[in-house]
Order: sequence, then structure tokens, then C-alpha cells
Amino acid sequence: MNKTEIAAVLVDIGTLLELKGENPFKIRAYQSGARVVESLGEEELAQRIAAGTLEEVKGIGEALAQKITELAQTGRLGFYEKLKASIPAGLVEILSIPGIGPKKVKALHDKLGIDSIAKLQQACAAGRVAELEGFGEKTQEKIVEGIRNREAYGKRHLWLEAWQVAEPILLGLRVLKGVLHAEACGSLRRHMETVGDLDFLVATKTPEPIVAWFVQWPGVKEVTAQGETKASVRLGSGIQADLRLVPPEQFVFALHHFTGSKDHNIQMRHRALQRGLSMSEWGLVPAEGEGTAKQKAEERGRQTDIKTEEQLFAHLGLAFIPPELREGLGEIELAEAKKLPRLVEESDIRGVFHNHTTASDGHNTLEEMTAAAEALGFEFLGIADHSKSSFQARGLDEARLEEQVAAIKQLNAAKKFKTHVFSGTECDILPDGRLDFSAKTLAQLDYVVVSVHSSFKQSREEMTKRLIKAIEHPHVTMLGHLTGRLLLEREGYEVDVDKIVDAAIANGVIIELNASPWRLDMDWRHWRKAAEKGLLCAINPDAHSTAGLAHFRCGVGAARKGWLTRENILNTRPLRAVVDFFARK
DNA sequence: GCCGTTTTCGGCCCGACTGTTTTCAGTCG
Repeated sequence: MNKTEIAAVLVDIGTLLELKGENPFKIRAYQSGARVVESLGEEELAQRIAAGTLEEVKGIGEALAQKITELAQTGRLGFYEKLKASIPAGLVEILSIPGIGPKKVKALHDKLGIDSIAKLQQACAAGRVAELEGFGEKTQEKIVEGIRNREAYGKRHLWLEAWQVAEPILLGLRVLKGVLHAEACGSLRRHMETVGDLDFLVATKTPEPIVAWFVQWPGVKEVTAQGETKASVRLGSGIQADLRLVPPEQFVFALHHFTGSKDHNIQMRHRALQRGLSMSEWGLVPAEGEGTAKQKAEERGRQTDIKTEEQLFAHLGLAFIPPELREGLGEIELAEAKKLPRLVEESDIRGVFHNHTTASDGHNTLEEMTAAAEALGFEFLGIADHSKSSFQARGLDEARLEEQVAAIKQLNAAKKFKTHVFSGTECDILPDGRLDFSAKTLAQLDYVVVSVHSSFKQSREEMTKRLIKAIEHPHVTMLGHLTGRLLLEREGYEVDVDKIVDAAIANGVIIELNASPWRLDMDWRHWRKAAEKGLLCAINPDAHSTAGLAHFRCGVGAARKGWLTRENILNTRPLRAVVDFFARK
């Protein structure tokens, strides 16, 4: 079993233990164990299993080490199978209904014998759920509603789609009377590739009219909670949005708290406790003595000298940690050592490679794309249309490619645009690892992107071999969308990422960070280690229209999440340096 | 189940809101 599969089993065990009413801290241990496994490299995991040093990893003890080893070596786990057999599968599904937690699932099962959504629906219709102790009419209604909307509510959303919904609300909040600060927090601020719900935070002394404005926003379909300091709504697309309101002096603490992630916050609180401080969304206060953190924060709130996140981190002996890095993956240790990288910024990007025109499946012409690139201030633009095997995308054959090379040469010579255009191709990697064009054809181009667009179902071994063969081709500049995934739609094909990264470095080949909001591939979780090993990145919007060029910004977000600096990314180099880089290949 | 300058047991982040209660449990983030 690979690490992703092992992590999934550990998460599943956590859920099943929840349904059993197990100790919540044991449950958390499985959940955090899963995250730890996920954060280890495939190689490191294998080495540690072989050497028996898993227990040295923080968050993995004797029991988890034994279980992870069993899973890795045999692909099975007796403990898990027994646990699974003891709990009806339908209970897990019931748990996904909003407002229903493990305790309620257990009560429904124990008292009414409910072990599926269908049975739950029947029991609600017969009014039997409302009669249960601890339940009532409203709970029953909520369950019926939750079952009806299960699909839309459970869905995550692409980062860009979430941002497009959030931005007008955020701008609306910022101009409201009485709003001193407003920010969108959560996974949106952390730039996760997908977002579950929106978290808005407002600093104000007059919350009531702001809550009233929020619940009446035109996109609101349903108000699910409304109080003095928070409100929750369901928007048209099914996305949930929470608004929290805090007094100005608490804003910075709430901002940090609601930006998360959960793991990051747990580690930060732990660090605060080591220094005799209790940290919460309310403030940073002495941990000892009577009273809650909230009460103590309120007593001292007005005297606090912490006004910004920089000051908050500094108070705990840390350098500022950008939101994208707050995933609990070692950022706190590096912030303490003042060794956090200086992350790449949008303004560092001087151009992009891998874009399409009407020659293949793009919606805009070469000139239109170049004009759009110029408008973005790009020094250069790479055109990489599909090759002939991608006939569904009107891939270019040798003759049409030659025509395009000539057209680009002419466009550059005409000096109509400030942006220099590079001639490239997105050349198909055929199922056996050969390329769709001959070396002679590829030699006339400035650069070559190679990607997989067929035979997705090959085994991990076959696909890895296929990609490495392509990487070893002397004319290849960069590898396109490593796994071919489409977020929330399609899993990527299976590849051994470590081996591909090593092969790319050995052959001086770049791996693309495909910046399309549907792809963000290679995944940010792999970049930190890959870049440390020496891999060079190219951020490519894979634009199929002029508007698509702007998606490079999503790629910058993902690159920042992957700890990448300007030096790790080809797009940040001046035109002359990029020309030289291509010439050396 | 994990962890330890509080160290082998006893903690483990903590508060808001809802719906059910009649003082609080469950859920959520």
C-alpha cells in the first residue's frame, strides 16, 4: 500500500472509532497520524518501515507504527477489518449529514435500528426521530433537509470559484459603516486548491447591522445560524459562508485562528502553552489562574500591544508565517529558526509557457493571446499547442507546426507587441513513452512541453516508465501536468512522483506547475521536497483563452503553498535568461 | 493513541450556536 492509501485507512479508523463512541483523543491520534503519513515522502516511509524507525516520527507511537507497517507490507490490517465488520457501512454515510455527529448516529442506531440513509428518511417521515430523547421536531426537519441537499452541501469548491463568490461579499463588507477590518480566512486565505466553505471575519463595535446586511446578501439561499457574534448562510451554489464579528482589539487573534489550519493552530497553542500563555481566537493570555481565556482576554484586551499577525508571531518568538504555509508541516520550526523561505509573488512572474491558440483547441488567436500577455505586463509568452495525436484537441501535425513557427517568427520581427513569443509545443507522450514528433521537428522549436493525454489507465509502474522515457528525450524542456488530475472531477493517473522528480533533475528537465484552477498539478504537497532536491518549476496557466492567462495567479498561490521561491521558478527570470536557458537545452 | 524542561500517568484547544432542555449536550469549526 502507498502512503495515500495508508492515510485513508487511518482516517477511516478514526471515523469508525467515533461511531463507537471511543475516546476523542484516540480518534485525533489516528487523524493526525494519517496527516503525518501523508506528509512523509514515499521513500522516507519505506525506509522507516524497513529500519523500524517509524516511532521516531512525531505523532506516531508504538500502536500506529505497528499498524502502518502491517498495511504497507501486507496491504491489510486485521484490526481495521474487524472494526469495519462491527459497524454498519450506512452509519458512516449518515455521519455526513450536517448537524448529525457520532452521538446522534449512535442514538439513531441503538434506539431505532437505523443503519442507512433510506431508513433514516423513513423514520423521519413517520415522525419517530422527533420522539427520541435529545432530538425534536427541528432536528428531524434539519435531517430531512440535510438528506435532500446532501450532494450540494458536501461538495468542495475550486479555489477560484470560491474566490469569485467571496470577493464581492468581502468588498461589500469593507465599505459597510462600522466595519474597521474585513478579511476572508480559512482555506481560501491559505490558498488550498479546493475550499469547503467561506469564513469572513469583521472587526467592529456595532455587529448587529453588519449581520443583518450579511444574511440579506442577494446570493443567500438559507440562513442556518444567526447570533450576535456570528452568522452562517448557505449560498446559491450550495457553498456555506460564515461571518464572525469581533471587537477591533481581538481582530488579529481571530484572524490567525480562523485562517488555521487546524494543525497549525494546535501547534501554535502548544507553543504558547510552553511559554505559559493560552492562545485562542480571543487573545494571548497567561495560562495559569482562574477564568477562561476569553475572560482574561477581555480584561487585558485593551492593553494588548499585538495589532498585526507579524507581532503575534513575534510574541511567540517566530518570524511571520504566510497564510499559505500554515498547514502544520514544519513551518513553525523554521519560523523559529528564522529560516522560512521568501515565497514567490505574483509580481515576480515575467511570463508563462504552455498556452494554446485557435491552432489547436484554444479560443483566441496568436495575436489575441500575445496582446493579452502584453496587457498583463509579460516579457514573454510561450505558445504550446497540442501535437497531432491529440486529434480531439485539433493537434498540429508537422506542417501546421511549421506554419505556426513561421507566424511566431514574423510576429516577433514585426515588433507589434512588447511581449516576446516563444515557439513551443505540448507534445503528446505516446503510451510507450515515445514522443509524438521526431527529434528533427522538435529541434526547430524554442522549447518542448511533453504531456500525457491518452492511456490514463496504465499501471503505476508503466506510467512511471513512460514518463521517465519522455523526460530522458534530449529535446524535452518541461513535463506538463504530472498526473492529469481534474480537481473534484477526475483522479490523476498513478505515478511514482519521487522517481519522476529524480529523473527530471537528472536530465535538467523542468516540471510544470499547471496553474489551471482545475489542475494545480504537480500538487503543492510535492514541491517543497522536490525543489530542495534541485527541481526547477515552471508556472503555466495552460490558457485556452486570453482570460485563462490570468490563471497564473492560481499557480503562484499553489507555488507559495509548496514553499517555492523566485529562484525555484523559470518564469521569474528575465527574457534574456530564459532565452539562454532554452538555448542550452 | 500520543507525549514528556509538567516525563510513564494524566493530560490532550476551546468557544459559539442550536435545540433540547430546565441547566446542558451535541455539533461545528
